[in-house]
Amino acid sequence: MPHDLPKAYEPGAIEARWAEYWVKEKLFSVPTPPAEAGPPKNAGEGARATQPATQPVFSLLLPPPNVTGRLHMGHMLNQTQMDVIIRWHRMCGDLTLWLPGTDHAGIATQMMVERQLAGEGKKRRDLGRDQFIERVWEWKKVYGGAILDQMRRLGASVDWQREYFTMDDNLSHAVREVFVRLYEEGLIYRGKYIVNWCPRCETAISDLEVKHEDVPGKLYEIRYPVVGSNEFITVATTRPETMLGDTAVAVNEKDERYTHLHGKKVRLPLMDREIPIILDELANPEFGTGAVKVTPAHDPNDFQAGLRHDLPQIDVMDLHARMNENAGPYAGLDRYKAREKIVQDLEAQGFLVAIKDYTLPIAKCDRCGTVVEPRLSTQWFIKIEPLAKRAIEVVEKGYIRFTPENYKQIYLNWMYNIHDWCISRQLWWGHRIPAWHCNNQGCKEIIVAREAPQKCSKCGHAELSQDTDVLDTWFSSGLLPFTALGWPDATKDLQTFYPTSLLITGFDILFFWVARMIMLGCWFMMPPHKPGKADASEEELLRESVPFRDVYIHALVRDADRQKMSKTKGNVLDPIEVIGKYGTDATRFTLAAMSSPGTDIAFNPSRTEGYRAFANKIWNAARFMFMNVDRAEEAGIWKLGEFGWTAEGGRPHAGISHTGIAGFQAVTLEDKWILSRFNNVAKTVNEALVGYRFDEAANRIYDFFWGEFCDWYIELVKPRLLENADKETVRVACGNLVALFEAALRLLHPVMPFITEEIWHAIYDGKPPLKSLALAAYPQGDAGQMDLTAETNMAILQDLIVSVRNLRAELKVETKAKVPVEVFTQDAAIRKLIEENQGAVERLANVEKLTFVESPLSNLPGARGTARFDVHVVYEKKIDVAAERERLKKEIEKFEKEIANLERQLSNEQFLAKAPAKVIEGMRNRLQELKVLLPKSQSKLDELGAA
RNA sequence: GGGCGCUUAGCUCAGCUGGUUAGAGCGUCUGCCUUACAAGCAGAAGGUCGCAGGUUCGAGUCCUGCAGUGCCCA
Repeated sequence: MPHDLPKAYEPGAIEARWAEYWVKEKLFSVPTPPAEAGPPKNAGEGARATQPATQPVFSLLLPPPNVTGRLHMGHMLNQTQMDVIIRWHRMCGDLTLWLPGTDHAGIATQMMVERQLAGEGKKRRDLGRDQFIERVWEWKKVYGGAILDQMRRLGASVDWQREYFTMDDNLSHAVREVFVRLYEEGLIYRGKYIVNWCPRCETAISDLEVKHEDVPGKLYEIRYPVVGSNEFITVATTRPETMLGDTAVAVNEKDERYTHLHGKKVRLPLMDREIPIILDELANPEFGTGAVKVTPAHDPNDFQAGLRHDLPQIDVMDLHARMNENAGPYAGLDRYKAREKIVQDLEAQGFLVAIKDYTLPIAKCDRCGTVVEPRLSTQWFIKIEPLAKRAIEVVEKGYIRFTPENYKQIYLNWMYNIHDWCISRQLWWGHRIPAWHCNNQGCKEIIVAREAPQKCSKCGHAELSQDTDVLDTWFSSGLLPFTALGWPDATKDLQTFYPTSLLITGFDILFFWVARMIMLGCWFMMPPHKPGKADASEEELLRESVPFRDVYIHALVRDADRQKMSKTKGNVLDPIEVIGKYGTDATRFTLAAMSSPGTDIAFNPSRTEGYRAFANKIWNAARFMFMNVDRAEEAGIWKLGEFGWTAEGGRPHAGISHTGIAGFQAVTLEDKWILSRFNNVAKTVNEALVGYRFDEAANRIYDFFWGEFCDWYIELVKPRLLENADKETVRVACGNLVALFEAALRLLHPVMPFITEEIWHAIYDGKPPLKSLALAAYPQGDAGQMDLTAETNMAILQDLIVSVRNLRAELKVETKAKVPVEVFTQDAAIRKLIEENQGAVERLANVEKLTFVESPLSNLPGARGTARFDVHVVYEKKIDVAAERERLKKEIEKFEKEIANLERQLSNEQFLAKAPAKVIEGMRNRLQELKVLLPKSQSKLDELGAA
C-alpha cells in the first residue's frame, strides 16, 4: 500500500477524525468490575493486589466544568495534564478510569437563564419557581453540553459512558442523604447570623465567594450627643448609612478619655433614639477617636459585639440593599443614595465633624461584582470543626500529598482557621434543602427528612412547606468523589475506584472544592457512613477515606506578557482558535512543555508554532520511513505486515505486553546508540511523569525525536536503505526504522495523541493489532537495551562531524563543496571507531576523503584539536585570521580559568578528603583533558602570529 | 497587617538531595531549496545566576538581610 502523505502535516482533518473515532469506539469506557472479584479493598499498598488479576487501578475525577462554561486555556491546561497522566497509566496497563461530568453551577446558571428571560422582558418571579426550573433544564439541554463537546475535540480520553450531571437523580439523592445524616449528627444547624449577601444575586454567599479589594473612599466622623450632658462622642465610619441601625457606641475600658462616660447613653442623630455606651474590645483606642458605632445587623464584628452585650439587632435594609421601614425617612432609598442624603442631613444638623479620604476594603460578589452587604438572615450552616479536624489529619499524616508541596501548608493554614460554612443559598436552581417547615404558626417545627413528610412530626399538622433555599453548589460537588461512584450504596465501583488516585486542579478552587472534598470524603467514607464492610483498623480506614491520594495543583495560564487573561483586557486566548491554527497536538504539547510546577504559564503562540513544526517534523520523518519501506516492499525485500511478527515469537502488541522496542536488531553503532538512547529517554520520561514533571517529559521526548532520531539516526541509516544496499541490510534497516518509530510513537502518544495515532495505524498498514495506539504498551526503558559504550562512541563521532562542519563554516567552504580532511589520533580505539564509521563522517560532514596522519594537526590553520583527536580540513582558502585569533584568545582564557579552578580544588586537602570520589575523578579527567587542549590552542595562536 | 512564591541569555522558562564546562525553546546573525521536512538543514553570537553578607573543601542551588515583583488570607 503506497503511503502518499501530504508534504506538510495538516492536523485539522486528522484530529477531528480520531477524536470522533475514540468516542464512537468507546475506547476509554471502563465497565464496572465484576462483583465476584476479590475481597473488599484493603488499605494501603495491598489494596491494588486485591483487584481482579492484580491489575493496578488508576482513577481520576474530572473537575466538573460549569454547564454554563466555555472552554478556556485553564481548562485546556488542566485537561491536557489529566489526559497525559491518564493515557500514560492506561498504556502502563492500569485499570484506568477518568470520570467526566458537569456541574449545575447554581448562581452562574441561574444568571444565564435570567439573562435569557430578560431578553423576553420577563423576570424569574414572573414564571414562578417550577416553571423557572423547567426553563433552566431546557437551557441545559440546549447549551449545557457545549464544554464537553469542546473537550472531545481535545482528545480527552474520558469514559463518556459514565458522564454525570450534578443534578442527576442519583446524585441528588446522595446530596439529600448527606444533608440528612449531617443534620442527624448535629453537624448542620440553622440560625440567624450575619452572612455575605449579594443584593444582585439575592442570596447569601460563602466567605470564599467574596473578593476583597482596596478602593479609595471616605471616612466620615460623626458626633453623637451624650444624653444628659452637652458632650459628644465622635465616631468614625466608612458607611454612615448603617448608623440608622446603630444600637450602641463602644469604647475601650482602658481608654481613659471615656472613663467618665461609662454607663451613659448617647442620642442617635437622625433617628432620635437613645443607645448605650458599652465597653468592648471592639473599640481600639489606637484607631481614630477610639469610639466606634455598633450596628449588629450590618457588620460581622458588630454582630458579635451585639451578642456579647445583648444588643438589639436593627436591620435597616431589604434584600436589594435598599433602606427598609426601619430606616425611617430614608426608607426606600438605595444604600448609596441613602448615604448621600444622610451625610447631607448630618451636616445640616451639625453632627458631621469631618470627611476624610480613606482607603477602604470592600467586599464584592465573586460572581457578579456587586458590593456585598453583610446581612442578618437565617441560614443553614455546617459545623465544620469535626470535619476539618479529620481533613487536617489526613494531610498531616501524608495520606493526601500535594504537588507542588507548598500547597500543603496553604491548605493546612486555611483548615486551621476555618469558619462554619454557610451552605444555604436563596436561589431556585440547585439541590433544594430537604427541610420542611410546619405551617402551623403555633408550631413552626422544622423537619429534616429524606422524603417529604406527610405531617408535622411534632404537632401532626398536615400542611408543611419545604424550605425555599437550595444548597451551595460546592456542597454537592464536594461529594462527587464518592457519590459519582455510587455512594451511599456499596457499589463495586466505589470499592474499586475509591479513593481516586489523583486530582488535578487549579489553586483557585483549593478551598472551594479540594478542601471540601477532603472534609466530606473523609467523613462519609469512614464508618458509620462508609458502605459495605469496614473490618480494617481505624488508621487504615482513615487512610482509605480520602477522596484522592494525590493533588496536583496546576498553574495559571497567562498571556504572552504574563498578564492575567480577562475579557475586559481583551487578551483572552480561545483554545479552540489556537487549536484551529496550530492543531490540538501542538497546543497540548505547548501546555505540557511549559508545565513546570509552581510557575504560571505565559502562553505564547510562537511557542505553539514551534511545536506545530515538531509535529511536522514527525510527519516528515514518517514520510521518509514509508517512502523507504514502500520501496523495499516493491523490491520484495520487506513489508509492513511483517512488522510485529519479528519479536517474541508472535505479535508483540496483541496485548499489553512489550514495553520496549521489539524486533530491533542492533547491528551498527547507530543502532546500538539509538536503542540505548531510546531506552534512557523512556526511563527518564516515566520518572518525570511519576513526579508530574510534564515539562521534563515533553522536552525529553522532543529532544529525542528531533535531536537524536531525526538529526542523527535517520541521517546515519540512509545509506543502508539505498537501492544498491544488499537485501539483508535493507531488511534490517527497515525493520529497525519501523520498530523504533513505532516505539517512539508510543512514547509520545500521551502528549500528542492525534498525530501518533494516525502514523501508528499507517505503520500497521490499516491492520493494527489493537483498536488504538492508546491501548498499546508504554515504553519503560529496558536497562538491557542501554549501551553506554555506544553512547560514548557516538558522542566522539558526533564531535568529529560537528568539528568538521564548524571548520568548514570558518573557512567559508562553499556548502556543496566536498573537502578532504585529515585526522590524527594517538588512541587506537578511536582510530578504529572512526575508520569503522568513515562513510558516515564523510557523508554527514560533506567530506571528500578522510585520511589518518601520524603527526598532530592542531597548529594548522583550518584545524581543530580535541582531547581525543585533531582534525584538519584541507582547504586552501585563508581563514579569517583576526576572527580566529579572537576565538582562540577567548578559548584560552576559558581553559586557563577552568584549569586554575580545578587545580585549586584538587590541591585542597579538605576537598580531596570530603568530596565524593566520582567528583574528584571527573575533575582529574577534565584537568588532564584541558592540559591537552590548552597547549594546542596556545601554539595555534602563536602560529597565527601577533595582530 | 499575616502568610507564601518569584528574580538565571533579548523574551519565556529548566537547572532534582550543594559537586566537574549553567541548559532549552523562541528571537537574533551567517550560509544553504543537500529529493523526509524552508513549519527545514548546517553553523554562530549572547549569562558578573537581583544586591550584600554568611555556612561549606565547594553555592545558581542552603541560611540571613536588603531591593524589586506577584499571589493568597485578613
